[in-house]
Amino acid sequence: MDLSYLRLTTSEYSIAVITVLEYPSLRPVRVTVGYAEPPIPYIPGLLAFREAPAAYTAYQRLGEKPDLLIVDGHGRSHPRKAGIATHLGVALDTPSIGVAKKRLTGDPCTYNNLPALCLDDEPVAIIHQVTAKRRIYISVGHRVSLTTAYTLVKRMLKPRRTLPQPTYIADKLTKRAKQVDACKPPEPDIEKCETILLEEAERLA
DNA sequence: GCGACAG
DNA sequence: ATCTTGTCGC
Repeated sequence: MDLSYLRLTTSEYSIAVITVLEYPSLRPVRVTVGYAEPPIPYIPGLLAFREAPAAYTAYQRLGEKPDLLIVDGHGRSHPRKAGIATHLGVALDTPSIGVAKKRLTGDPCTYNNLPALCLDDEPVAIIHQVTAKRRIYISVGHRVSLTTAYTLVKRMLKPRRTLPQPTYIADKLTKRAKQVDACKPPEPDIEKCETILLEEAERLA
């Protein structure tokens, strides 16, 4: 799941895209979109309150519920140990993992000899170097251990990419949605939009 | 008062 | 996240 924003003369909309992939083939099998008007501005630590609405809406459009939700943001590596990955996992009652591109909080430490982030001496995220320049922060969302989260995310990382395939595709699609008429708020043709985006996902796979 | 600060 | 000109490198 990933989000993007769109400014219209009157208001601002958040567009959430959930891309369901088959594992371990990583083939896209389904795409859903969800819209909302952000309730609050972006405030570090309160991301879930701004982005969860659209994500929740997109999730409700899923026919078969996925086995795992990968969220763009932190889970346990949060000031209150409950970032957006945790919020969504609990609210949707589904296993979830947080994959963030930047650190929010936590001190450098190690976990099983791996670079990590700790809070109260507890490992809350594993830092994974994806390129010489970039790194990602993998954390527990809900019902998945840190070790399992780390293993799964690594298995969804393709050679040249900085993000796990599900997040990579969702990120591309949420931006593409703003270019597709059928996807544009305030009155999108959701069915048509999702069909177009799924085809786009297959091209990116 | 100063630095840190997911998307 | 979004905006936004130019630039380095394959």
